[in-house]
Amino acid sequence: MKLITRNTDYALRAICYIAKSKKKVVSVNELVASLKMPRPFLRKILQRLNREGILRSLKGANGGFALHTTAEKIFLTDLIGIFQGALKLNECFFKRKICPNKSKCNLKKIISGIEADVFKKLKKVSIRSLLD
Amino acid sequence: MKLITRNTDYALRAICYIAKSKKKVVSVNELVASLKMPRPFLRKILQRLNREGILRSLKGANGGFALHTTAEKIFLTDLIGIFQGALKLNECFFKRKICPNKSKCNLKKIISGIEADVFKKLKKVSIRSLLD
DNA sequence: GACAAATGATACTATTGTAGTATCATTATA
DNA sequence: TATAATGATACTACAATAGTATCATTTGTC
Repeated sequence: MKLITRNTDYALRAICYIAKSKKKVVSVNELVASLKMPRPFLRKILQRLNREGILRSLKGANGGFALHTTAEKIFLTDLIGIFQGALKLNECFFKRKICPNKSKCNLKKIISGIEADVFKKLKKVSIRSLLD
Repeated sequence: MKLITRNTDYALRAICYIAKSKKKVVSVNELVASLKMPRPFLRKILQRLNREGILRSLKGANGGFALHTTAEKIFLTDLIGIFQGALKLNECFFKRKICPNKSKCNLKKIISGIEADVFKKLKKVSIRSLLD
């Protein structure tokens, strides 16, 4: 079970690279060369990050991607939210059927507690904090 | 993302049912009737639990499944281990390639920390503790 | 001993989510 | 106007989860 999928991981690395780069705008070419990720896959990820307001893109020659905000303001939870959906560890498999426990299901309580905890920790992780 | 898959969830409920039952040995028929799970799927799960030493089975007429040990000694982490493999939240996608960070990868540290935490909490959850 | 009621073993299919590719349209710069 | 970039979108590939189907084996009861 992975807490972070490849989508999110690649996004993370790309954003870190851009944040560290002296040039504000970085092209996919440069990212692919440096980070060794599959080009079309990375492109898809970056386009998504642009749509979601994490990056901004510049088209045309000398174009590329830049941070839309600062590294302090981008959090791991943002990326997870975009690529993996809201963090939910506690989906009940008996949704539609009669789950006699429902509100007082011990298991649900336990897992919800864990979820809240995990979320709290991930929420603290900004891109900035990953840059060294 | 699910912390617990359906396998594990069904196993949990079946074991709880057996633990609560006055009869020590419970047949699949009874479990299916009470828990509304797909019969062949549940059968597969129970057979696995037998092989893994969580349950013991009795073949033939009046046969069925019983706890192999007590409810105090079966933990959620056991079931997760069986059906989902060892809990690992921190797989690095750059294993085979040159991950320049390796040992000092911030992200890895953070996720390993979370993993240890989650594991600690899950380890405390016994079947007994879920019975009310 | 025959039959019925149970599990054991095993191989197969279905569904879903993740990972990745391919292609054509659009934009900006030189 | 050519070229170097991204935008949009539709498609394929792979792996994990979820589930089915079937035949073999064991055991209790008449």
